[in-house]
Amino acid sequence: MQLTVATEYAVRCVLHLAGATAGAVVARREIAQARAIPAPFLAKLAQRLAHAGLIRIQAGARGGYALCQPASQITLLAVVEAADGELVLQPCAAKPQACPRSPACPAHRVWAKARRQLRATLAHVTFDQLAAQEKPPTRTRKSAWTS
Amino acid sequence: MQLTVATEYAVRCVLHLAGATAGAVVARREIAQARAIPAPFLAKLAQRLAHAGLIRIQAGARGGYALCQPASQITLLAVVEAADGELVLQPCAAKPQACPRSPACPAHRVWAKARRQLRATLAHVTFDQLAAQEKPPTRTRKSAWTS
DNA sequence: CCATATCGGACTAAAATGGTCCGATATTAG
DNA sequence: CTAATATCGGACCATTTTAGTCCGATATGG
Ligand code: FES
Ligand code: FES
Repeated sequence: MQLTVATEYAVRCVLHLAGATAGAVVARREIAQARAIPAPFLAKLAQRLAHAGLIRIQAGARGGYALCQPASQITLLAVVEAADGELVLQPCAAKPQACPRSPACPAHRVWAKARRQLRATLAHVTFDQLAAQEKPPTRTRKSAWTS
Repeated sequence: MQLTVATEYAVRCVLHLAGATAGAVVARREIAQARAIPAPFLAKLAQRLAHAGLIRIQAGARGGYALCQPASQITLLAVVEAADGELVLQPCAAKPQACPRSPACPAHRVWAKARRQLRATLAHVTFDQLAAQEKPPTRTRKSAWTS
């Protein structure tokens, strides 16, 4: 339940789908190649995303992945938590029984606040925004992107 | 370099010292017992804190640990990073060479922002504040602390 | 000098992470 | 229908990290 490379892979995957024609099915291999993700690992990851209702998986010939919702509806937080589980940055905050001190510990509320803040930040970013930041290279050709 | 139980142990340890008479040396065993930290593990942890200049370690008979600075000068961030290394929540953000995509990846700036925010939140909390939140039980006896 | 108590580093166990493999199943082309 | 394609879904494995222990060396107080 931490931000790992799996998280980043998931983000890249959804980002790729967000950049494709809406609702189009993209082959796993294509995504893996374009985004530098180990293909078998992407398969596992995709299942988590599908289970969370973010993407649709089409099996069989000409199969692949597609978004279930418009990119503007998918938040970064949703993808992160689909990939790595609920985002919690302190074991103490995760399972209350592991920490009978919580009520007494003044640090507890700080962890909670930090977590809320972090999740809010990620929740405010949607994939249409991210995709838009990625598009320019195709539209504005040869602008000042070289450093 | 993540928030783990070691982080929490470190916080509790410094918190205990902050609650003691300023500059007093407290035995490791006492801290371990009072704060429910495995004593040998605290020893290892204390070395990290000492290395970071947060606490002073007194060896020999009647030895133990003491703060190097007034509690008001010690931030939660300092303790966290002393215990677990620099706080970074994305491997991608940690080592640039591991992620040649960083400049192109729109997620990158979000990770960076989230990290700044998180560190700022922790940096604004000092141990005199935390200690103050913990004191009441001794002063206000038998108030509404029972649920 | 001796008892006490930490140093500091080697060591181990368990969990999480990153990744692979493969039989089963679904879909499409022909 | 059948063959080819491509994912499912879960078992499996290697590496790294985490949590924790142990112990000889060293420092200090009495
Ligand atoms: S003891 Fe659980 S948050 Fe401090
Ligand atoms: S690829 Fe490194 S932050 Fe996205």
